[in-house]
Amino acid sequence: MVTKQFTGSPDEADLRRADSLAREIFSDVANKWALLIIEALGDRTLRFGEVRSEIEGISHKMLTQNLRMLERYGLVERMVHPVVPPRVEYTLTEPGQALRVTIDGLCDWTHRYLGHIEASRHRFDA
Amino acid sequence: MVTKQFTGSPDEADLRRADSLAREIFSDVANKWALLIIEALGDRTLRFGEVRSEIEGISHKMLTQNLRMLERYGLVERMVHPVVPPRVEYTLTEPGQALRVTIDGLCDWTHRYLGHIEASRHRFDA
DNA sequence: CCGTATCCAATTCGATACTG
DNA sequence: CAGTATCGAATTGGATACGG
Repeated sequence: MVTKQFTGSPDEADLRRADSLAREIFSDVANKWALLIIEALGDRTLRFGEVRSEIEGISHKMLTQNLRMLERYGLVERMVHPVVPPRVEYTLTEPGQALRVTIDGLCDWTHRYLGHIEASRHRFDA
Repeated sequence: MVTKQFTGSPDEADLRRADSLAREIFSDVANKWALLIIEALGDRTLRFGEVRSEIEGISHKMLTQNLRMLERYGLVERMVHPVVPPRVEYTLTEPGQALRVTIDGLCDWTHRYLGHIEASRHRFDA
């Protein structure tokens, strides 16, 4: 009871926790490499090197880092085949697929407004 | 004809240009501050300071920088009222609104899978 | 082939100060 | 109030090397 007057009701505290968590997740996921990886995977199962060659310009380090993050978040599943040379495959999980749908929307948007944006940038720079 | 064997057909060249442009736009837009600003604006018209207080943790510099970029891309409109003290208002344009719809999807996704993700992270860290 | 670690250059970002 | 510029601190990210 004493603490309530300082921390607010439990409900409010829960909401604040959920909000800051949502914000944290949003911030991690809303970065170009993570989104491009999700998009590259699509509904396929790809090896590390295959993902890499699907995404122009991504470095080994960025790919590992983001794949690890996505695995940690449960958005991609990592399967290690105990062979030599190593074969490691990545697939989207169900949450990952759900995210992919929204990224598809973002990609569609990009292509749809390509012209608008290019023109606007040109105007702005004048 | 001579150049074709080095550059490919004009159609292919156009596609490559469009692709790299799409990628450039995607990379600029897919950053947390830009997306949070779009989301904060929604269908409202907000002053600089209002946007700032809607987005916890954004610095003056980041806000200006991203607002400028979004204006350049034609996603937000900037209205300057010639009064003192200055009053500058920002609104989403039609392309900005279209983008907002897809970001709404991303936000919904975040809240929907909050629990999954939190659990998965906890498991992973063990 | 895949993953981790290290080093270091480049960029990012916040804080601050100053202008209209 | 809104915007720009500047300056370090901190983070990022690429290159490289080595290990399983």
